[in-house]
Amino acid sequence: MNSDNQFLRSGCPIVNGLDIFGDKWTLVIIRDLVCGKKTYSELANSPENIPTNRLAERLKMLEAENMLVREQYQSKPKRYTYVLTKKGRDTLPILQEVAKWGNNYVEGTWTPLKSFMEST
Amino acid sequence: MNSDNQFLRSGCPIVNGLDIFGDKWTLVIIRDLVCGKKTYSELANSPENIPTNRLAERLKMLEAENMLVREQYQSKPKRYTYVLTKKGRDTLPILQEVAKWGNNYVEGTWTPLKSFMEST
DNA sequence: CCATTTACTTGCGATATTGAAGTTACTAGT
DNA sequence: ACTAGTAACTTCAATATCGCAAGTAAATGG
Repeated sequence: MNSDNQFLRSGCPIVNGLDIFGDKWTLVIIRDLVCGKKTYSELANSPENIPTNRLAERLKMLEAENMLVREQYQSKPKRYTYVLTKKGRDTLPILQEVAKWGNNYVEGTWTPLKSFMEST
Repeated sequence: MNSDNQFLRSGCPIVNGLDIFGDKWTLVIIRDLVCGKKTYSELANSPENIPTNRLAERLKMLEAENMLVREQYQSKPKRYTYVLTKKGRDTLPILQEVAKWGNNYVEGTWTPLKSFMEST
């Protein structure tokens, strides 16, 4: 399931958003990128412990969807940082609303930083 | 994976929101309920064609999470409508942000009604 | 009595996910 | 030169979840 218009589940913009990031990991990865993480190992070391094969797969998918680009930061060995494009960064309002909801309705969640909740 | 605090992936409110509705169908069902659908068959007949076993399963999960309640509307045979609680309705800002994003970034999506995008 | 409707449930092969271990390409230390 | 370590993945097997099709239960309408 992707955003290639040949195979849309429907024309609904919600459905088409979910077909890209409607799973348990993709928005977690984007959360970390928004919060300043840049490398594979930083992303792999989140408290949620994403399996590394899932991380690699989702990063490729996000790159294919133009949500992020890889930027080389050293050559021997070749290493890349993952940086969100505008398309990727523009999921921030979604993350903020999910964070508000989780904060209101799931006990035991911590309050996100103001800098995260108020950035645009 | 659920919101029972014994088994949180982490204390992150985003992660805990996603553990309830971070999949391809749950927010689609909530979208339809927000838009006025009430019965099982109305929900089953969305353009996305959710498999009926998935629909039944998600409705039970949403009820267990107190996102909706079942209300009996006839007795022979017993039939129920599904109605969102405040907890369920409060995902609307998330739906609205996802809709905005999908509208901006996925070609071929239709523009949601103002009544949907502006309701609170 | 038979067809239809609503609301599910069951079975099953296909697909996706997890967790652990392995690989590649280097760097730094002894 | 040898060994250890780190970053960034990949591979594999077991398990979980999915979508599809078909079946069931409880009525209603003709």
